[in-house]
This record gives sequence, structure tokens and C-alpha cells, in this order.
Amino acid sequence: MTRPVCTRFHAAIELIGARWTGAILRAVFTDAHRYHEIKAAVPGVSDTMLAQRLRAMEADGLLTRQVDTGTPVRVEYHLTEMGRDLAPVIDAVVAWSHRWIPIPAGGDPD
Amino acid sequence: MTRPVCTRFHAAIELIGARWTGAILRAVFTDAHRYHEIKAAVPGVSDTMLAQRLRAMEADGLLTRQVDTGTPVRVEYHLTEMGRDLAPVIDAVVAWSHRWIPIPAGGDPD
DNA sequence: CTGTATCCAGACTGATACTG
DNA sequence: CAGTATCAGTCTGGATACAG
Repeated sequence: MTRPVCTRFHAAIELIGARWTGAILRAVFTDAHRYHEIKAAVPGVSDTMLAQRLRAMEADGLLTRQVDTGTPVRVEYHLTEMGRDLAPVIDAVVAWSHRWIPIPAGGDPD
Repeated sequence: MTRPVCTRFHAAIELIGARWTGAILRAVFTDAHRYHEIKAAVPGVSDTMLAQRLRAMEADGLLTRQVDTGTPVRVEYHLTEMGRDLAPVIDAVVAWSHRWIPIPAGGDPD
């Protein structure tokens, strides 16, 4: 009989695959560390969602939030080791997407 | 300035990361091809969701649906080349999950 | 066996306005 | 700059019953 899917795999894919999380992850990987940078890098995300997702990802241990109190306030998000370790996953998805997802009209920044 | 996230990557991660899709993919990869096998391999999924996700994945070109009219009806789901090509992604997620997701109580079938 | 139809509570999302 | 509060609309997901 077919074995149930590994619960750890399940947990992981639901974690990484949660709406926006993948795109945010990729943004932080590619040097977007400030709130407005991440927002700019993830077209279509609203403040509500971005803030919520960042909090969730922080709670999940994927990234850290460093607040630099001052004027203006600066907040930086960085990957934890757990988050950085997702690099192979990101790379695999990028490779797959480049093979199977058609290039959108107007080209793609990559 | 930070570049926008690759739209193809975004599309891919939202495709693969959609609720249940990852687990279903993993199930089909590990030889669950019939509806009831997949359902058994993905604990917690309802008929509604499973049917909906299978249709969506078929529409997305990730898998094929072969109906064998008879009594009882048999339906088999198989990966397309596009779906099979996700193997490295699945493997990367499995590797990551085994490193970072704690083993649930009672052990894990893997 | 392999689903579909319907209902409905609750989760999710986005716009707007506002705060420190 | 980096969010939060609020609110309303949309979508999700499961239970149940039913169909081919």
C-alpha cells in the first residue's frame, strides 16, 4: 500500500509555498532587505499581506527582523541559517520555471 | 536598486506551492496513481479539495488523467514530463525538511 | 470507485486612513 | 520609513448528500 506522504515534507512545502512567501524569500535572497525594497521586488503584494507574511516568516524562523530605532526608522530583514539553507530549493524552482514557464510579454528581469 | 522577482519564478512557486499541490505531487511521485491511493497518501485532504487540485494540476499540465470506463470506474493519474521534471525541486524540499522540520511524535513514514 | 452539488463558517485580501 | 486598524468583499475548505 502507498505510504502516506512524509509529514515533514508536507509541513515544509506548505511553509515555503504559502502565498507570497516564495516571492519574498527570493527577494531577500537577492539583496532586498528593507521593507520598501521587498515591497518593490514583489509586485502586487499589499502592505497588509507583506507585513503579515514577514511576521509569519519571522515566527517560522526563516528570517530575522532588526529594528534600528531612529528617524526615519530602519528595519532590516535577513535570512536565518534555516532560511539560507533553502537556496537549493529556490535554485531548483528557478531552473524548473525557466524551462517550463513561458516568458511573459515584455521579457523578464529574472 | 533591487530588481523585481522573476515573474516566472513567482508563477512557478505559486503553482507548486498551492495548497495540497506539493503533497499530491509527492504522492504521485511515490507511486500513488489512483484516486483513493492519492487520498490515502495525503492525510487530511477532503474529496472536494483533492478533486479540485487534481483538475487544476491537469489543467496546468503537471499530470494526465486516464479514465478506464468500466465497473468500477478506474482513473489513473500520471506525471507529465513537466511534472516529472519537478523531481529536483521535490528532492531539495525533502532534504531541507529533513534537516529543519522536527520529527513528529510517533515517528514519520518519510 | 470516483467523483460532483450545495451549503456555510471562517480565513484571506486589499483599500484606505492613520500612527510613531 | 515601516508599518497598524478597520472594514467589506472574496475565496477557501470541509461536511454531507448524491451521481455515474
